[in-house]
Amino acid sequence: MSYPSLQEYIKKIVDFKPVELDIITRCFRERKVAKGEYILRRGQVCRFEGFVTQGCFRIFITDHKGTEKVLYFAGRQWWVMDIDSFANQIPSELDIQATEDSILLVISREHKERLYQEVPKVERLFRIMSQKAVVAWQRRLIQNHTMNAEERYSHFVTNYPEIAESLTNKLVASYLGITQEFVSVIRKRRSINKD
Amino acid sequence: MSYPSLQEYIKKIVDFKPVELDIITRCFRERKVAKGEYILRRGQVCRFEGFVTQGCFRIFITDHKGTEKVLYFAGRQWWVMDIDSFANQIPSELDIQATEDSILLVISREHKERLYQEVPKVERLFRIMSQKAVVAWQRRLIQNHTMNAEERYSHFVTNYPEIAESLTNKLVASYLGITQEFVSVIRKRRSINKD
DNA sequence: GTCATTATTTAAACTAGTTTAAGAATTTTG
DNA sequence: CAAAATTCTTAAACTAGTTTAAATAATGAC
Repeated sequence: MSYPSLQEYIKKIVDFKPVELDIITRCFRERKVAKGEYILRRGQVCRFEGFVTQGCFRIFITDHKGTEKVLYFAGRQWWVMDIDSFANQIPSELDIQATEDSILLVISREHKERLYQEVPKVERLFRIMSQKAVVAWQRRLIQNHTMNAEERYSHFVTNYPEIAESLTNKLVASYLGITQEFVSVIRKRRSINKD
Repeated sequence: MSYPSLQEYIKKIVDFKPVELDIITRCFRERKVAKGEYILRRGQVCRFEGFVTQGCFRIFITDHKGTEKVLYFAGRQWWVMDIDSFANQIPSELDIQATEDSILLVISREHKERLYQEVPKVERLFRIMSQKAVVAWQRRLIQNHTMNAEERYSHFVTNYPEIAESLTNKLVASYLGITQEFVSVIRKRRSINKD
């Protein structure tokens, strides 16, 4: 029960001793999540951070019209949580749902706090991880600001082919911030231009 | 030369001893930046992190059409850098320019690395700061996904009144992802509705 | 397996926001 | 303080993407 996938991921970021790696990964527990199941609902306080070892999750918000907007997908080796709710212990505005049968390694707030004290170098791990997250968000905003819908679609399917293929057009549309009908138009345009 | 504004900011996040606070702040140097001056140009590698004690900066990207898109404004007590370029030491796609006469406390990559070794608790400081940055980016994406242009405008001027007042409509437009002409339309609509 | 649900495509009418252009107001600079 | 440059406003024509609707295809549930 040492979660090799998580250990591999951590080792790439900070050079821990085997015993430290063991302490860290033992703070996580494995959770199987069926396709369609929710691991966070709007209004709840997010009490976990999750590392995806199998499958995929959608993190989305529902606007005042009732339309669901996907902020991001978390595939293998991604982290999934509402960091705003988790860090500030406030009710989440987000829902998080498995888009496939998935396996998640989860750590609770209490375990994480204890871990910071037992292995201070873990601060460095999460510092670097958070920085990577900032970079990812910054890139996403840049894409939204500098590409039109068709360019964003192309970018997504070429950069995340496995995730894109596992998703319905409706979910891809929701991530790109457009309608599923317009995704259909884009796909048609692309299939014509390929010839 | 102890930079009280920076010390106040840091103390709110992590409880350092006075001597540690001193070591930390001494790694920064003050830099005055005139309105209009650039502290980072597209193509350069970002070699600093800056803490704004006075004034304001715009962090923007130029799209393929030559239109400048503001990712965010950094006012007092904000951090300013291109974290993607700084962390990965790659050429930046961004420009950073002072929108007013400003004062910045800057730390170099080398000083920062040394600081992590001298005062390991600094990892915690930057871990928490990075998490706050992630929260800010997440909120910004949510706003872009769930609000129309007029709602985003209202949200910006009510949440950042001092920054909004110091900026031209053109810069506000660029931040909101709309044209300056449409900002004019929104402002007129709002002034009519007030009566 | 069949029925029901959900996803996809297509197309026409529509709208939020853009583009272009030109005059008025403000700011910057020498 | 006057000239030059930039910003702001207004409006008409335009367009990227939405909405509505209806038919078809695919998926899931019992």
